[in-house]
Amino acid sequence: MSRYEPSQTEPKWQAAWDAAGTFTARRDPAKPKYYVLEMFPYPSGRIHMGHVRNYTMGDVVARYKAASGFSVLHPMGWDAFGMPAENAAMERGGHPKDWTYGNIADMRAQMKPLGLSIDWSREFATCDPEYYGQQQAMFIDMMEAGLVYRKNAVVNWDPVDMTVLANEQVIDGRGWRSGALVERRELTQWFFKISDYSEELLDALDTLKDWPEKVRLMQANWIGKSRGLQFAFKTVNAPAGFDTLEVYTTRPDTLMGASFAAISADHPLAKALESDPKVAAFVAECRKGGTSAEEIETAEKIGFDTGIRVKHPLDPAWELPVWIANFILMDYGTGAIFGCPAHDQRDFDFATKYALPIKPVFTAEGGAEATLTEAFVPMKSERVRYIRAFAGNETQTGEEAIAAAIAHAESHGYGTGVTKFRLRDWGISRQRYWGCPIPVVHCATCGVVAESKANLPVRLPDDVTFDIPGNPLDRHPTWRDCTCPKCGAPARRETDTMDTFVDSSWYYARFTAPRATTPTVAEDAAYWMNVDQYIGGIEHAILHLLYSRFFARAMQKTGHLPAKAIEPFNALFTQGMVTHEIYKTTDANGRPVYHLPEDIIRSESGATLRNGTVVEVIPSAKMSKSKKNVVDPMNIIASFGADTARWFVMSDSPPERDVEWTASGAEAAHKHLSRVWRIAHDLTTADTAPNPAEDAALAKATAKAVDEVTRGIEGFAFNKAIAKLYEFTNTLARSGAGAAAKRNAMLTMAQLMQPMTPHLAEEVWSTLGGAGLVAQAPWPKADPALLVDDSVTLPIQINGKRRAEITVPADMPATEVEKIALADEAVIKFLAGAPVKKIIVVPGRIINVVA
RNA sequence: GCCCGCGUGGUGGAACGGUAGACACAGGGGACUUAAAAUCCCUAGGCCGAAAGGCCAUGCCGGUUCGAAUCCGGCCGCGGGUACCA
Repeated sequence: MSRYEPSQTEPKWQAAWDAAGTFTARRDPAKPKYYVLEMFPYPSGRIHMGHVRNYTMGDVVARYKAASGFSVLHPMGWDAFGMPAENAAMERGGHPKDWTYGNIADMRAQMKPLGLSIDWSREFATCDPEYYGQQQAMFIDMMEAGLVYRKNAVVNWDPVDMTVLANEQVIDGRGWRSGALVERRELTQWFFKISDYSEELLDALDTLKDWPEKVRLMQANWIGKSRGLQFAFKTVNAPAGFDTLEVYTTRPDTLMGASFAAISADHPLAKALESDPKVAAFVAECRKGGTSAEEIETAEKIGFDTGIRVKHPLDPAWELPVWIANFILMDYGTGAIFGCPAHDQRDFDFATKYALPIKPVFTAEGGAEATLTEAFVPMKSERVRYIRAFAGNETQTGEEAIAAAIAHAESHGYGTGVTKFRLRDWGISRQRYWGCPIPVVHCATCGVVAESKANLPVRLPDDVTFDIPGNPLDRHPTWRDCTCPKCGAPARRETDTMDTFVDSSWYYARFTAPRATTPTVAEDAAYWMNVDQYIGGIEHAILHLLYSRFFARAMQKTGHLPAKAIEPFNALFTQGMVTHEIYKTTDANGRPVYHLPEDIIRSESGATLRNGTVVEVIPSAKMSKSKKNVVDPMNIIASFGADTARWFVMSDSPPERDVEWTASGAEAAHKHLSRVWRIAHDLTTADTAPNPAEDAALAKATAKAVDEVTRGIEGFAFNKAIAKLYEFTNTLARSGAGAAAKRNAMLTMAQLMQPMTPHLAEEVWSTLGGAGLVAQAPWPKADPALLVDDSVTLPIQINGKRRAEITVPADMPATEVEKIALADEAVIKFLAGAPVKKIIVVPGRIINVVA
């Protein structure tokens, strides 16, 4: 063979790795462990370039760590429950189970050719009863630990599909599938008490040093801690049972600027007033429309004066009207507020619309009271002058005033300081079939009872149909029938299944003992946890990662994880997308038409279709089927090999940024790998005699390549590691060193390329007589002596502008360097006799002469 | 609105406060070849210049510094997150 032919070599090396059990993770007490994990995929059936990039990154880390002497765990599984399987069943028949396992088989077959160093013996899917059964066991443990409860919650209900919709599934107030107007319904739902951990989940973010700052910030905002005052207004003219109205405020210092109280349309008081048809109509108006961001944003503030009044806590003679307002949320604070229009823009808008008083409480530090045209909302840390103060100094910061106001309320007994969190409990009930059944039974005498663990897993029934809407579990003739684990009487099963985020909240722990008959095994979890490096998309910055952090805590509380795993992911890396141009034309009706990359002819002047139609090229968009800009990894592997795909997605762009897929870039990657192969191949027969000077120079270049590639990988700068490998290839190709020295350099090259292009590395390694598999060879070390240069070239600046350079021995003292610099011809010329005021010598870096 | 992040050649991107543009793509020129492909070599930020060389350049304006793409302040633009959160 005299050409680089990945289609032949790649399967060969994959078989060799399998035969040698190279990637089987083993608990080895003699070695440090390293657990690298990429977010597992949803089995859609096709891998895409994003998967290739994600898994290649993890693979580079895994292979590098294995070579560096770690016992590596690098597993793969499938996030296999969820709606698409049911949708497929509804659209084209078949069973979600068959669809899912078929897709898994397809995707596994597409992933294996990538040559990832995955321990496939640990593979599982979350829809395996062996997995979700253990999840049910943990659910029961969590019930016992007080982390699970039921309550009524308002949900988006699709009356046609007869299902609950997530907020994202409601589009313009309609169900995304059925197009039916979504209703808001109250259902009894299961919840995890994640709010028990609000404070801890927030505080512990500070310990996650190797997480992106951005993700920690997003989580902190999501948890949303606030400190404020909760107090009760005494009411006037309110219905029975509503003698007081509890409100919460983060700005108690503005109490003297109150001009109204407002309650949510879902507030119990509003419901109590609904017998009045005008109230009922207004409340119905408020409930209309979805909960989506755009709708809320564009909704106008509307209110309804209930006629009820409340007494100001600091002045019983002062009464405020109580309004029902559409911008008050029931599930934050108490669902009721007092409005201070002068210092809150929403209140200001509301007060302006309904002609309510606007009284400033404070002004800018040197300012005077004036009529406001908008709310005055300075930073809480800013000092302001209080003109309607009741606590603290006249001039103080907002923070000081808030603390003083809380202290005042507490000492006078009309309110208490309260810390609230935005984070709400995690509602996990889904009225769907393809999810983990909640292992609970409803008994007429015992009530809601956890299923006996001996009866786990509660399996999904196979004989279900999707020809009619609703939850197949609800209408199954026998599945719901069971006996109460407590009293033995006939009972009915819970038919809700769990949110699929539950499945992905502990899979990382399951990988440490994937076949165990308990959720985890103490010794395995103790050895393998935590995940040392977690890699995935930024889109999971909040929910998945927060739920996983909660689950690690819940699993610790229920004895399934050791204390050290309380934060399950030591380091997190969020990689960018793979993007591609979009090719667009417009049809006769002005609608956009998109074209596949393979149908496009690129030329200097632009792009056209085969028939010559000019195509608009939209650069760098996320790959999506509808835009037809998807590049199928399988086509790339078929034409260039897996190593080319791997090499390309790792080169050029920093891993955290998006990478633009270009055909020319892919070809260039392939050309380079061919070149490396050819150089290695030519070296097998080369017999150039040693050349001491050139051999030494090559050894130095090799050491530098080792150093820089190692640092590139360690620092997640794979693009820089690859740039160095390009450079090293150029150096090697042009080197005048002897054949033996070049072969040595090429063996090191194989080792350095192994994490990125493992098949080619093996081919080069074996061609040049490397021992065993390069995948099992220890990572090369750079001789520190070779990293130091004997002489250095120093640029000379005159007044900060580069004017000359000199080459001096690296260890020359600064005073000597100064002398040589000042004696330099160009320096003398540029100084033109001007006296030297100062000279700065940065050893090994630069000389700056100030004249 | 608020909170992050980012603005560097035709393009993707390099650059502990120290030679801006590594490496790659696209481009230009050449060698080899009957020809093409492949390969190899050279060139390549802009402007002026025959050249030597000079001047200008990291979104814009200012500041700190011997020295700023990098640090600070202000502006402009782009991207992401997020919200009637009281």
